[in-house]
Amino acid sequence: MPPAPNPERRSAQSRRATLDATIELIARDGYANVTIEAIAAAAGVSKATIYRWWPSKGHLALDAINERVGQALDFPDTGDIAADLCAQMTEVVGLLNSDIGTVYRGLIGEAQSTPVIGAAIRESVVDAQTEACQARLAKAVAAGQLRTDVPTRAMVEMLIAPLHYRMLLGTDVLRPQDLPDLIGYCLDGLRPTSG
Amino acid sequence: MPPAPNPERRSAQSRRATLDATIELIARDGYANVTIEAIAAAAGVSKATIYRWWPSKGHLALDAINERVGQALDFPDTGDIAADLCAQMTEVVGLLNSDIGTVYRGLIGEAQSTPVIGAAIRESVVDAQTEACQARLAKAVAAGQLRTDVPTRAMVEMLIAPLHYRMLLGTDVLRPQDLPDLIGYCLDGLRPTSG
Amino acid sequence: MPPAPNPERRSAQSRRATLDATIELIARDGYANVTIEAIAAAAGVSKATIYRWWPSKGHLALDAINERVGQALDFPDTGDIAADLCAQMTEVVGLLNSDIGTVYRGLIGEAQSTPVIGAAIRESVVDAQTEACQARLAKAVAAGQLRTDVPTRAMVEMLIAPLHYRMLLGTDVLRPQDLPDLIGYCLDGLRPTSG
Amino acid sequence: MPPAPNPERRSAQSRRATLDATIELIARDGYANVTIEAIAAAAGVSKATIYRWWPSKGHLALDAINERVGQALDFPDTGDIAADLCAQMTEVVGLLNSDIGTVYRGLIGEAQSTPVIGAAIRESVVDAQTEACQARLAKAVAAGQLRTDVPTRAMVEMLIAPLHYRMLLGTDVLRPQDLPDLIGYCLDGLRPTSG
DNA sequence: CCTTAAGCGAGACGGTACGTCCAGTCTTTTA
DNA sequence: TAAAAGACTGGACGTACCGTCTCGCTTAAGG
Repeated sequence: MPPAPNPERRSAQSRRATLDATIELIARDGYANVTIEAIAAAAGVSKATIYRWWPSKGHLALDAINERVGQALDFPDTGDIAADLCAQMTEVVGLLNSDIGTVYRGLIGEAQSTPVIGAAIRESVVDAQTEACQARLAKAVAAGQLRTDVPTRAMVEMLIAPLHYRMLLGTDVLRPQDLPDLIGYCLDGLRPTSG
Repeated sequence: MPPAPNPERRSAQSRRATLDATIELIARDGYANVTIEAIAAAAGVSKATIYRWWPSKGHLALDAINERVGQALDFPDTGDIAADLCAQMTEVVGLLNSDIGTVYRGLIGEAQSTPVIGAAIRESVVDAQTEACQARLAKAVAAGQLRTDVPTRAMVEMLIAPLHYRMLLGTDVLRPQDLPDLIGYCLDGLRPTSG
Repeated sequence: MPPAPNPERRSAQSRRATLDATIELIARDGYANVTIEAIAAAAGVSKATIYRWWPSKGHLALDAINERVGQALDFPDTGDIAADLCAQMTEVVGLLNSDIGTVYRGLIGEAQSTPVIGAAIRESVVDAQTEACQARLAKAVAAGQLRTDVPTRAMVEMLIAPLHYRMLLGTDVLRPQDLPDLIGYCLDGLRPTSG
Repeated sequence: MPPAPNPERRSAQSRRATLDATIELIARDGYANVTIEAIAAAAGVSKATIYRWWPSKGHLALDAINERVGQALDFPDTGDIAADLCAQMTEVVGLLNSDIGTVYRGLIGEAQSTPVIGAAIRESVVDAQTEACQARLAKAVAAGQLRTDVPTRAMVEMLIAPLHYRMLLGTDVLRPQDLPDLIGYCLDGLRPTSG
C-alpha cells in the first residue's frame, strides 16, 4: 500500500482537468467505452496522478458528478406540494438530460457489477435526495395535504422511480412537460380520502 | 464476414452448456466480471463457437435469460385487478431475486453504454411485459375499475418502475410482501373518482 | 501460471521477426535501451506473443544470438596449434565485432544483475566454446606441443579472457591482426621447457 | 538547466549517507535492481539531492567505489616481479570479492549500454591501475627480467583480463591462492629466452 | 541581529515501460 | 463441416520509477 498522498499539495489544475475530461469523454463515448488512459490523455495528466487520487473510474466519475451538482437541488416550500415537487423534479430532469445524466447512467450501470460503486452512489447522491424529498413530503403530511398511513419513503420512490426507469430502460427521455401529469397521478392516490 | 453458420447443424449440447454457464458465472461473479473466455472454459466450449452464434456477451446473456423465462409471466384475469397485478408481480419479484435477476441487472448495466443491448432488452423483455400489463389494465379500464383519462402506459410505469428502482439502486431487495401496499397506493390514484 | 504453450502450433513467422528485430534494435540502440514493446512493434508482433515464448528480454536476446551462431565455431586441427587457435579466434573476433557482439556485450551486462542470465550464457555459449577449445589444446598437449602441468582450462582462460576484457572494458575493439601476437605470448609460456 | 550547485554548501552528511546506501543496496540486491528512489529512501535523503550532485546511478555508483578504494592499490617494488604482482593482485581480488566488487560488476554491466559510464570507469579506475602496473613491469623489463619485445600494455592485459573474465562470466570466484599459478604461466611466456 | 539565499526533505507531477489479461480473429486438428 | 483447441494482434489494465518540479524548513553568511 502506498503512503496516503498529501491533499494539501494536490494540483488543483490537474484535478480540474481530470474531472472535466471525465464528464466530457463519458458524455461523448459512453461510460464503459472510456478508459482511464483516454481520460489522462485528454486531461493532459498522467495515469499515476489519476490513480493517486481516485481508486477507480467509478469513483472518479462519481466525484465528477458530485462536484458539478454540488449540494444543490433543494426542495422549495411554497405550500403547494404538487408545484414544489414539480419545480424540483424539473431541475432533476434537466440534469439527467445533460452530460451529467449520461455519466450518472453509466455509473448506475457500473454499480450493477461493482457493489462499492452502488454504495457510493447511494451515499453521496440517492440518500441525500431521498431525505430532502421525504422532508418536504413530511411537511405536506403534517399540513393534512397527504395521507398519514403511507411512509414518506414509499412516496418518494413512487415519484422518483419512473424517472430512473425511463432513463435506464427507455428510448424516449422523460420530458419536463410530462412531469405534472406523472406527479398528479401519484398524488391522487396519496391524498387523504375526503370521506 | 464469415458466411452465416447453418443453424440446423448447430450443436444443441454446446448451446445448452454455454447458456447455463453464462447464467451461473454471472450469478456468481457479477456481469462485468465474467469474461467470454471464462464462459467458454466453464462450458467446455471454444471461444470461436460462442462468437459464431452470439455477437457479444450482452446478446448471449439476454439469450440466456429469455430462454429461462420463456413466454411465461402472463397476466391472470380474475376480475380483481389489484389481485391480478399482485399475483403476476409476485412472480416477477421472484425471478428478480433469483440468478436471472442478477443477470438482468448486469444486462441493464451494460445497456447504459451499449445502445444495441438496450434496444434488445426492450424488444425481447420490456415491451412484451409492458404490453401484457397494458392489456390487463385496459380491461380494468373498460370495466370501469380504473380511470379513463390516464394512459395505460403511464399506469404500467407507475407499477413497474419501483421494482426496477429497488433492484438497480437499492440495498434491500423488494420483498413479495411489500407488493400489495405498493400496488394499493398506485391504484388509489388511478381509480375513478366516485363523485 | 498459464498452461505451457504448444510449440507445434507456434508461428514460425512471428518467431523469426521477433529474433531479427531483437538483434537489429539492440545493435542500433544498445541492450538496455531496447524495450520489449519496441521489439514487439518493430517485429509486428504483440507483446503477449513475446511473453508467451520468452520469459525475459535476456532469454530472448540469448536465443537470438544462439540461433545466429548455431553450433558453429568448431576448432580446426591442422597440427599447428598456434595457427588453429588463430583461425578460430579470428572468427570469434569477427562475430564480436558484428551486431551479434553488441548483443553479447549487453547480455553480459544484464548477467551482472540477473544470475539466471549469467547461468544461461554460460550454459549455452561459454561452456561449449571452452570445452571445444580445451579439446583442441588437449591434443596439442598429447602431441608434446604444450606443457602437461598446466590445466587446459587455465590455458583457455588465458587465451579467451583478453578478448572479453577488450570487448567489455576497452575503447578500441580488438582487431584480428592483433591475434597472432596475443596467442604467441601465451603459447610462449605454455610450451614445454626444452631443457 | 539549473545553476550549478555550490559544493561548499554541500551537506557532508547527505553525501556520506547516499554513498553508503548505494553500496549497501547494490551489494544486497544487485546493481540493476536498485532504484534511485530506494537509495534516497535508505539514505534518508531526497531524490532531488541525489540528482543535484550525480547525473545518474552509474556516476553515483562509480563515485561510491572510488571513494572507498581511494588511490590505494599501489604496486610494491621488492625487485621480485612475480611476488610484487602477486601481492598487489591479491589485494585486488580481495576487493572484487567484497561489496565493492559487486558494485564494480554492476557498473561494468551498465557500461555495456551506456558509453559514458564505460569511459568514466576507464578514466577513474582502469587507466590508473593499468598505468601503475605498466610502470612496475617497465622496471622489470629494464632490469632484464622481462622481454623487451612485448609492450607492457599487452602484459598488463594478459595478467588482468582473467580476473575480469572470472568475475563477469564465471560461477566460481577467483581465489587468491589461484593467483601465483596464473601469474606464473603468464610470466613464463614473458621472460627473455635465455638462449 | 536579521535578512537572504542556498541546500535540503518531502513528495506530487508528466511520462514510459512493465508484465498481465481479455477481446475478437484466425488456423489447425478431430469427429 | 461444425466444433475444440489455442496462437495470434491489439490495447487497456494498474504499478513502479524516471527525472523534474514546487513547496516549506533549516542553516550559514553578509549587511
